[in-house]
Amino acid sequence: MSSSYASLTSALKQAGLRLTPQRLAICRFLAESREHPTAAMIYEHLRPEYPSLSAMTVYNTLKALVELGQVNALGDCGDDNVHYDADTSPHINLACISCHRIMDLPAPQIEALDGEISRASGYQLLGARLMFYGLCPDCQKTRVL
Amino acid sequence: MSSSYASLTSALKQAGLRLTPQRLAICRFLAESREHPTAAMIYEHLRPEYPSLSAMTVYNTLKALVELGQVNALGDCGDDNVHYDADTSPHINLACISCHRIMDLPAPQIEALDGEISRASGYQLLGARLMFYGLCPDCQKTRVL
DNA sequence: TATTTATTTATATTTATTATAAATAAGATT
DNA sequence: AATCTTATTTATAATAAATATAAATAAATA
Repeated sequence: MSSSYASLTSALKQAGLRLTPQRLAICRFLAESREHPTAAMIYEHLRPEYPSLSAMTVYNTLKALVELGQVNALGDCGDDNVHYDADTSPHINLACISCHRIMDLPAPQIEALDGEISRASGYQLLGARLMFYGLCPDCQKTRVL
Repeated sequence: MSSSYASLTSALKQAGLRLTPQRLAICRFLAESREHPTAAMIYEHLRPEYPSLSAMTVYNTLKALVELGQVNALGDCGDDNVHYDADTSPHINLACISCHRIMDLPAPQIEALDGEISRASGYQLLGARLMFYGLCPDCQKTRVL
């Protein structure tokens, strides 16, 4: 379950940032897409609608959303790109090493794990990334390798 | 528990790669250090001993070890650097967001999780990265922020 | 020892991201 | 509404990690 468009935009507003058309479009795409897009994907997707859009604006907006805790940057997806995930609730990311699709899985076990980890380590836990890698059902059929 | 020096070097040898002094030194450092070093850290650490060492050799050796499954590249450690982990057995990485130390934790729960995930998703699972973020015991005391 | 092949090194190149500064747009003030 | 102030966007330049290339070196083989 992704952060909604409303929660992304209201977080920007509460931080004193203006809700410009560019920022709103980036939020809309993040909230609606289930693709864990990269900065480049967001830029290319929005360019037809906003021909003057600059990549810098995409980077800036993503950085703001990450700092506000509304979006996670995933750096370990198996390709070499940073993907953005508007779902900041505890869950598992499953990346296909062949087609590089990323899907989300609920993981109620995480809460229990969290407790065990902080007890065992003394760390005060603030977040997690649970990335699993494998072949998705489609690529298991298609791929010979 | 890290891959031993012996397993790193024998994996290189079995792959038909020569055990040069540079490669052996990189393996030794990976096996002995518990610091999850970056390529730059390895390079700087070995330079006094190997003044002619080139960064390219470090990158090449790490790439070979990663491709042989002897070392994991961790791209999501909270700083913006790729850290290398010679422990490829299933475990949890715990990164301190203040001092950027990374520690390992055993996680016998992972095997069960693995089964649940492949059943729920249809993915054929091949690996995982379990990164948790927080404040280590030292930084909880030290930091005011 | 000469020859072949792998490896290392030095250098150049690439590419994602960040920094900078001018241009633009929005909000506030009068 | 017009002006002033500030934020934002854009275009461009700069940065830095990683990769590619090619010459130099070292190792293995004959």
